[in-house]
Amino acid sequence: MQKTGQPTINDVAREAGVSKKTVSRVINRSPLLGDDTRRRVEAVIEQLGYIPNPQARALALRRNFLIGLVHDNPNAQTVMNVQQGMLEGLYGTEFEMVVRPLDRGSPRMLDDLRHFLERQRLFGVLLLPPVSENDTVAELCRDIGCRYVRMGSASLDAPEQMVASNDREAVRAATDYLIAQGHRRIGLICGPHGFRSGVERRRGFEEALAAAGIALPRSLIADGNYTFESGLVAADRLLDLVPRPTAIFSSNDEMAAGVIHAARQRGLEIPRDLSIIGFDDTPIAAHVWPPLTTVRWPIASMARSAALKLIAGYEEGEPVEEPSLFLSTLIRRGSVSTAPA
Amino acid sequence: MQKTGQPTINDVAREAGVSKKTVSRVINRSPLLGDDTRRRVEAVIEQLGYIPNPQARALALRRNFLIGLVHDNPNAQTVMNVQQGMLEGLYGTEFEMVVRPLDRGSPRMLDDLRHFLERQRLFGVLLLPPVSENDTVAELCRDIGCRYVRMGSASLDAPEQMVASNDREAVRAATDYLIAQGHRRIGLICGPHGFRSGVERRRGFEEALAAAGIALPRSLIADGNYTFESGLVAADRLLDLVPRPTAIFSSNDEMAAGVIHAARQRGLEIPRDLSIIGFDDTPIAAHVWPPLTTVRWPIASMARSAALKLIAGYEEGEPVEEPSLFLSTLIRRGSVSTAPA
DNA sequence: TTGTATGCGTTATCAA
DNA sequence: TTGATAACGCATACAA
Repeated sequence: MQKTGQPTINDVAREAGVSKKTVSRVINRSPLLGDDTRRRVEAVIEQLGYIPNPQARALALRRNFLIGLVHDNPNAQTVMNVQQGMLEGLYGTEFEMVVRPLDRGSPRMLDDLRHFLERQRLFGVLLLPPVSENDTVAELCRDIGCRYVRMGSASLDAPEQMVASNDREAVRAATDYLIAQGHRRIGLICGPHGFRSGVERRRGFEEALAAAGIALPRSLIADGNYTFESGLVAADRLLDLVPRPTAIFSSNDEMAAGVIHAARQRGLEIPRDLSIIGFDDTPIAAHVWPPLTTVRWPIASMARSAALKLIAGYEEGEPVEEPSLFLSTLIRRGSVSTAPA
Repeated sequence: MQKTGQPTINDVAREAGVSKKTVSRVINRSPLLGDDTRRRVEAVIEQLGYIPNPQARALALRRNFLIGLVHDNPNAQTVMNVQQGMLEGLYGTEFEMVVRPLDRGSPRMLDDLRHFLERQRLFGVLLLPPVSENDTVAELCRDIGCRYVRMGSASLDAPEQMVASNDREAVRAATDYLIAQGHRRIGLICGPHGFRSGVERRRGFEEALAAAGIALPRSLIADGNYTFESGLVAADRLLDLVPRPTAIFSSNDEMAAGVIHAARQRGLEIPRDLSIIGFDDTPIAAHVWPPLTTVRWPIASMARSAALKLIAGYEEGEPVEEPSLFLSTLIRRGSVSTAPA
């Protein structure tokens, strides 16, 4: 035993009467190892309560047992859900999660990331949108030799390093639902420029209208940037139109909350005078009034799966095949009604 | 240069014509070092782009350059704000943040934490409420030799390892404000049992009423657990009272959102029929309708300060004295009016 | 003020 | 199948 109180591989080796290397083989489940030797060493490990030192392993392997969460996502709830999912996937393993926000727009963003990955020698990183949509970043990871999985609203990479949601189809289905309720003048509030999710959701919306043969004048499309305030502003513009849209699809819940706000300010009752559908299904969706009909985006599951992909092959048990495509589903609550006659 | 491409301390030593140890002294800013030697080594470091390997340092120092965020806090927004604040404090240093949620209530919670701290040999941890209120946990950190700072609603430890907010005074002030608006029948929705914040906020409320000579029947106090749903339930009970309270103080915003919900469901208009004050000033407060008057809890600043305390003495520059007490302030928005005559 | 030898706890190499 | 020995990159004790 050392003075630190933690038993080391040497203690185990001495106690078991074998060499360090043999203990190391047991730890790393080397196939070429006598069964009785293995059992003997395992018994000593158990008895001593020995745990391999991650720092020493990191030094020897030139690789840390840390999984990074790299993001420049502005939405707190999204990031939290992702963290929860990741930690779920990492639970019970030797991996820990380190969080690294990035400053999108900073010219040094890429250098910062390279620095981070190289210095910490991360085992792998989960890339969150929108930075996950940046091919240069993925390339950087490959260069450095850092595993990565990208999360996004469309398939941008090989299945091993991608978890994607079907935003386009989901929004198309949501819009179909509005159309089925009799709505014909439907406004759209877009996501920010440079977000693939924004593009996909918009396309889904447009496809649904086109398929139903409904014209979509440019005036019914409003810009947004996923914030409450931008939803408020966009809704104000849309609700000023004559005739007014009878329904609005907002590319996320936060903006949808802004729409509700704007509608109420001008005395409109939801859903009687205006139907609204959001996207994400964050807690805010259930807590506004009326509760928001929205598309549930399964980011926690996606993040969990991404974490499992990142550590695939380094943990015991069968390497379960993790899916790469996750389906978003419509959650019907109280913010949609049939169109006024 | 090694095959990894990263220059090591040996490369620097060779290039500068000094020993490794001298380079090491430069890195660690040892005082006993010739000025010209230092400059020469620094020049080589700069030229080679040398960065000390954190894994090797961790092994040699038996201490990692990781700051842990240990929490069992159920509120996503709170955790996010804390993370943001921590990262702000850590920005530009060699420290990284690793996040570690704890399962409160699990009997193995303490063992899990000990395992985590010992294995990873964290440099320090920030303890979030409610786990930060657990003295056994703080003791564990001391035993292991892991720095810690506790965050909480009251001073529970020495200033070096504490960042506290003045919840009691803040709630007292908020309640005073309601009283000044003419309210006399004021309901209270408490925080969950076992949360010091709940206790402090309740005391602040009670003190304000007592100071104003207003009776506080037990029926006006409702239990809650900081969730929207619990706020809904509590509000339903309070609003059933005859006569009805004209104002409600909710121990956090999330529950206050539930109160608004409940009030609207029974046709009450806010603030005309019911005034509400929350606590936290999370985004939800500004986004409900009407915008919620609430107490701003400066957790991001607290977390930033905590991070700086944790790494105090290990970074260049003067060790700035960080405060230990943070003031919460009342944010007046639209959910309070004068009491009905 | 600077250098040498050694330790930190693990894995990799290569021989037995 | 196992073991001796050398990395891994940096820090500390002790000399010089």
